[in-house]
Amino acid sequence: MKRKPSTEATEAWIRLMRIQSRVLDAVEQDLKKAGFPPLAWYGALLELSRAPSGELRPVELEKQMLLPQYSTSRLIDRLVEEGLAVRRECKMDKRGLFVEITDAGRELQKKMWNSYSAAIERHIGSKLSDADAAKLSGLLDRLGCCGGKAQASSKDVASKEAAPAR
Amino acid sequence: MKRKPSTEATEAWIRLMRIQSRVLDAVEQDLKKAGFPPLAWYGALLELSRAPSGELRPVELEKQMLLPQYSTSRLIDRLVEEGLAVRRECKMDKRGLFVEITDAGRELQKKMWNSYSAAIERHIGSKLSDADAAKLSGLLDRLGCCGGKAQASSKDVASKEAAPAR
DNA sequence: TCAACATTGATGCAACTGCATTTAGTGCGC
DNA sequence: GCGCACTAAATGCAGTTGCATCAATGTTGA
Repeated sequence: MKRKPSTEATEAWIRLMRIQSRVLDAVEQDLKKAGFPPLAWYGALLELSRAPSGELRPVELEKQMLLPQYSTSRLIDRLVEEGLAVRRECKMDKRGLFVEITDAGRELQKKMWNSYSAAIERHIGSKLSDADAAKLSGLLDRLGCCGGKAQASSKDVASKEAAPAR
Repeated sequence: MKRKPSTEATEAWIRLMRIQSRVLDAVEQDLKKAGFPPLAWYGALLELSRAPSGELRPVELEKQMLLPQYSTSRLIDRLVEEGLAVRRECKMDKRGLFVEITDAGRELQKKMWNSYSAAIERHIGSKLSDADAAKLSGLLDRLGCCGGKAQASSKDVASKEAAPAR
């Protein structure tokens, strides 16, 4: 056991960590400068707006966004505080509830997409041809699945950002 | 302005965010399970251990690690608390100080590298050929530099991990 | 039917982050 | 030498995270 990684693998690891931070930071800063809330809010609003009647169980949202349970719970708190979503009772399962996006929430989601998509274009699209972007996606995908021996830890993954775009 | 990103660019963005989170989380969990502190500590210990006499000014460390100033200051606090480094007076510039790694610090850095490198191998090396890892590095590098129009924000970049390996 | 167990969502707490400010010291121009 | 702008590092504060745990409800199986 404890096989050592090649220098290529190590370099890829370093790049992955550094560049992702840089790019994420750049995009978040762009959003922030435009007066918008953090990306996680966008992700949640997007998922809600896509859901059949604009509502989801927190537990669904949590799965979509790959966030830990408590994190989802508090994200919902904030959305509700800002009037972007409401909590509704769930009659089928009284342990649970529904979170429903409001009109204000839908509107914010759309407005954020303008800045957000521009930021993606600025920080990714303008630097990579479509072919290269696709190649990058392909390489990254191969890191995502099929654990080496054990399963990758599954909670908490993706503390910010998770189901972001479109 | 506000050109829209291609679907390829958007996909690449999503993958970059999701996969990086997953992989980082997996590696951090591996370290944690082995009883080690967070990766940022490793980065700092590594930089210190590499420095000429095992000591650096916080401001240097900050540049190496791409962390914000206050973050470095508090990271040093923690290292000192744990006896992994000591703060030493700086005679040339009495505003500043030196941070010097201790023997315990050097030892921890080496021990962490065992787990850390194994984690890199498990989560990256074993999933990508060296050639593909190199290709991935190359693509990522192109995202890192030469801002679209303005400069990417430079502070805070890389909140965890920055100059991690080797 | 009821005890044992699982699931949903919230929350108290301690640690950590980002931001703004403070404290201390440097170096320049005059 | 003095004032002033600048740099190095620390810190108070509010907001956020992760962890562990809780209360409420649901499910299952003898």
